[in-house]
Amino acid sequence: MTITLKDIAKKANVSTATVSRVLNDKVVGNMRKETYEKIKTIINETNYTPHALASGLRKGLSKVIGVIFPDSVNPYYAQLGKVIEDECFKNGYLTLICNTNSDINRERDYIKLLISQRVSGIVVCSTGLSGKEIRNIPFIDKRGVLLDEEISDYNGRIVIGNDFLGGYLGAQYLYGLCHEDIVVITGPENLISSRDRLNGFLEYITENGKSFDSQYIINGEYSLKSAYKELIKKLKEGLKFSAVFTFSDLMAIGAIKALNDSNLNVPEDISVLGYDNILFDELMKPGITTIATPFEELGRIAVKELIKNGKERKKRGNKIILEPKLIVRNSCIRYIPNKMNIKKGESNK
Amino acid sequence: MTITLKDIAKKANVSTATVSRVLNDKVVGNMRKETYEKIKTIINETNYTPHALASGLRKGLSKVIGVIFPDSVNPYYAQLGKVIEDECFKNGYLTLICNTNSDINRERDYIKLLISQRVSGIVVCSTGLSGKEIRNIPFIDKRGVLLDEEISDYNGRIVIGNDFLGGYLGAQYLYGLCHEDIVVITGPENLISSRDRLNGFLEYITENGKSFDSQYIINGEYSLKSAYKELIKKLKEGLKFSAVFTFSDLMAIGAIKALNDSNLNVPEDISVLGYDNILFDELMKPGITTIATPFEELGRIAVKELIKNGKERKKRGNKIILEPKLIVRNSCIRYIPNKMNIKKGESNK
DNA sequence: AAAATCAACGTAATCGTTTACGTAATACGA
DNA sequence: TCGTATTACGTAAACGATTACGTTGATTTT
Repeated sequence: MTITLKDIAKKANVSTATVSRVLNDKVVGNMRKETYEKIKTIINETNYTPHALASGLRKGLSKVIGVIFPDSVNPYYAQLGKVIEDECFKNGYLTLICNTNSDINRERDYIKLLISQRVSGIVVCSTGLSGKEIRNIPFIDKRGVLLDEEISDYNGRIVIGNDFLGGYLGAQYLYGLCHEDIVVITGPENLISSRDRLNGFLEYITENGKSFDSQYIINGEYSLKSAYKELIKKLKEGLKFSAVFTFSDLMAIGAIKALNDSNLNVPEDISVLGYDNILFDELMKPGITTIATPFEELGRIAVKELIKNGKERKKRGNKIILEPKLIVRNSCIRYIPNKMNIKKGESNK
Repeated sequence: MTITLKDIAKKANVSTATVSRVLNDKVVGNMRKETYEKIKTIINETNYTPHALASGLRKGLSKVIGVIFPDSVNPYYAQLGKVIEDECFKNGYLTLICNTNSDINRERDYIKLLISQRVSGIVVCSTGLSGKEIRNIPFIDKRGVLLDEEISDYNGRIVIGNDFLGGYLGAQYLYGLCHEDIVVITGPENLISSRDRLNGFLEYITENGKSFDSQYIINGEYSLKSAYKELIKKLKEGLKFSAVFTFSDLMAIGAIKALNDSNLNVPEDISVLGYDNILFDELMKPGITTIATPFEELGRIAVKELIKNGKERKKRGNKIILEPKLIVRNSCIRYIPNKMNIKKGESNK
């Protein structure tokens, strides 16, 4: 049927060991060029495809990396996933995508499946598991990396953006545009990324002696619907503001929708600042100004860490933090005080 | 280190064969309940995780399905991918995502990697390969399925939407709204999906005695940019029309952007009809009316076919075609003849 | 020239399952 | 009661690679 390494060995009149050596480039100065070339050509001629499962069984791991996401349709994760997949491909690795749908049991099941596949690495994004449970995953210190979202009580390898700085940059930008009444829509309270962003925002405020009222802080869930719903509620309550800072771009889209549905235009009436820099930002009307997480580097570094660790010794507890930056599009403008907040029915449609 | 099947067998005082039998549910009436239960509990207590690579090596395939996409960030493929992943998970399968970026060599490399992994199935979306090359993939008849896009000269298993009907429905809808001058932006000429949609569109025209001029047909590439660029060009040429039918939603978004940038409003001045029904359709301003491919069923059926074929006998050459349907949102309105086409600088912003 | 080193392979055990086949014990029919 | 099914397992050979260790002939060292 299918051609095996043994067949190659027979055709080349060598042992299987020798063939295996050329396959794995373990030839360092102790194989004749003739032999090497002969085997190489036979491999190419026969179109031999090594049996990755057999190799993986023997080696104890397979050249596959698993990625655990809440939802791969979410543009942010879709982008992150593609970067990961690309970096994997460039290194000869395959990428398993695992959506948890924020279901903790599904996440557990997936991790078990990945373990059983002896994947050489697991990238975990925004886990629902506790630090303790993560630590209990076999080989997690060597084969795991937390990406984009850290969790408390876990000090293994982590690659994240500097969320504190992101929140700070957002405040700096909006206050710099003379906004004073800024609504902040955060992510879930239990996520460190959201807390850090908020803390960064508040840091700017205290640093610059701005006043701030807690009713301007809305608890969202990083989701479009949550932002829409919560903002509509605040609008109905009659809260006055000139800008909204949402901690995700999807929430920015939701916020814009809520404002539009309330006859308010963005950015003319209200400025909206997002977070993430998803591709759709520039397709929206208006283009969404945002804090860009460096998702490309995040993904690539995560993969490199995993691949490297298969070869190098492990350095424990390294946390890699990358800097975000502001991307200006069209959803934020300078606040003009005498114009004041336009209320219902006053839009200039 | 890690606990193996042999360990379980020892603890249960049975042979490895027996343990294997309970793992694979090959117990049909020839194992005592006692034995079964005993082994089961030991498996649970020890938290034993079977070695999928060893199992896969022996069985000749692993419970993994590979998906070949042009670009998983494209919302349509992202959605399709998630459906596939979900169906896989429900059946205990893992999902490998492979982006070709429309690079044929990358696609070849990926297929080779999937083969070497002995995946139990490959879902191929919009391949760049020829029918001949596809046919040459080992086991492709049993372990492969073409999804969403067929190719000529290949009559293996295919799951697609009825594109002819989709094009027909689009024409029916737009002409039903009294539009007469309709621009059609197609996909790549070499893709059967695009040709079928166009043929469906033209079928309606000839059926109903409508006139049509070939300059209204624009060749796009299913991509946002292509639609934007081509439509801008047509507008500059001074082509008159009241509706645009794009063969993908991304192109619809591009078309709307082009129109907006030319001071034309959608749908007030020009109606735009998309194709695919991506999630962003309802987030856009206006919400995009579209022809919905039944992507959920497409994905699920594709996976089921692959899983089924591992067990049942193969039926060769079955083509499964699913019906699309119109989803009405806000990007199309009835054409009012006396209003005429509004040209540059006349928008009612 | 004998001993030691080294280059260039070969031998065979091993990774952890699955499964064809074998076997002991019991059941059953004539 | 004897032969034959049938039940309920056990034995051991695969699956296809990798790799520690062994071997051979050539080269170098002392």
